[in-house]
Amino acid sequence: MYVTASPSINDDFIVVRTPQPSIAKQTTITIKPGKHLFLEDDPADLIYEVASGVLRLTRIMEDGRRQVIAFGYPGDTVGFPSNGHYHTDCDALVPTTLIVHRRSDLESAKGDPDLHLRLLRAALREISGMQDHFMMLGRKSSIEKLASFLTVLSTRVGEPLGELTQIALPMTRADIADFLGLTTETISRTFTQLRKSQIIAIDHVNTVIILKPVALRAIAQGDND
Amino acid sequence: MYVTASPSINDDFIVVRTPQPSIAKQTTITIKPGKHLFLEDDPADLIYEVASGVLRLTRIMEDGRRQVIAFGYPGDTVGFPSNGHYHTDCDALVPTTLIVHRRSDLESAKGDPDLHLRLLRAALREISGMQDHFMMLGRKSSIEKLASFLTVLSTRVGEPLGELTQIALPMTRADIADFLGLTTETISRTFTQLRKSQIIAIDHVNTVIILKPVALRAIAQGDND
DNA sequence: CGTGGGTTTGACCACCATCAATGCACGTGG
DNA sequence: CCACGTGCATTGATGGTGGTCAAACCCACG
Repeated sequence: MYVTASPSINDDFIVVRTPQPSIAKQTTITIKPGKHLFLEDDPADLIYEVASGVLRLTRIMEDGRRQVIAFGYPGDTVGFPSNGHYHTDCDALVPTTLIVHRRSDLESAKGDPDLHLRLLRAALREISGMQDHFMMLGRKSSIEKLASFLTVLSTRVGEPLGELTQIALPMTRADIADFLGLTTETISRTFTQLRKSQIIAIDHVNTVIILKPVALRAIAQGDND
Repeated sequence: MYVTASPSINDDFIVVRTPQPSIAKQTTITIKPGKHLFLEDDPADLIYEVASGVLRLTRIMEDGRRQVIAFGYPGDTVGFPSNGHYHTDCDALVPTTLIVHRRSDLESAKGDPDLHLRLLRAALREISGMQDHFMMLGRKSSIEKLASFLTVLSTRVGEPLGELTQIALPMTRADIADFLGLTTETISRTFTQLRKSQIIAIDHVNTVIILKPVALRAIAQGDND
């Protein structure tokens, strides 16, 4: 069953029109885990800003090989159109709340100029962020990839835990593997390796504590031994 | 020696102000092979549209590992800023002519709205194009990568040669390797493999003729044997 | 308890990297 | 015009990293 991306009332979306005191009213939707926000080649009329939760942007080849393009965390904007269409699938990993913008808010300067600029900046940030990802996919070893991944997550969404930093991982090992261009087995082995060398601790499967952030960062950049 | 990216008269750039009949005047520069247009972390005040020639966008790690982010062909736009800075190096592979735009042409809607929209669309196309590259880097075998690369080049810049299509490769094997996340040796071997299976012919080292476009496309998508 | 999805671990192997030698084209100077 | 040097490409031999296949494990569910 395909899910429409329109912010209409159905099983998958909860639509809320939040009246803003001064400015225009803002539309937000909430999407459940596993539900799709949009699919590749869907006509792209809406752009979404993550308010809370985590999204997963993916592309799939005919034979099933999958690449996770990005994880959408609060503050990220997803759904930038090209030729009027989305070019990835997008679904939620956890209950996720999104601020809905119209494509015209980005493409036309007629409306709210502040919003227009904000969306444009988000697009440019997107381009910039993808470049790091390129380096990771193309030129880093498995341990460098995972260390990079954890380092980025740590600064973006790490929660302080005493002196240390804790990271929640709402995605599966397979998701991380498809993000880094590896397999779940390699991800698992590499986690074990980092754990055994006391650089991280794995509390629950989905909760990592960074014990040696400096060492992790060093590995991420290739300062190996 | 670092090269300024400002369109001023020096050894590296030839500045031409082309008076446009009806609209505003357009500034173009010409840059020689090997010369840098900008470097990573340079303040980004200008955005460039390739009119002719080929650019190379790269990122380099401290230890020298390199990732070619993109090749800039005519019609491509390069130099999208993030936080006011470039985030790749950029140099020319062949003599290249560029149309110069100001960053404000993209970021502000005050000026020429057509130009503004055109640059915005270019940025969105950029995001879209990078997604294919992700799939290539993360999830494809060496032969699939090279076949994908040649297929894209074929449709973008292939020149008809009788019934067939010919592709000029202004970049070295090392450039292709760093674009695809492989080594020069693997690129060379894979070229040989494609040549021996009669899918391509290599006229000069830098000139490839596509003999079986369908087969090449099939390999690119993983329809192997 | 029992089932099942995700994770971990192990054994083995393939693909691609690495190291090294050779080939080839081109430019320069004798 | 040839000898040489240089940079890039090709080819070969070998090894390591990460993939594949398979089994065990661990919880969170019912």
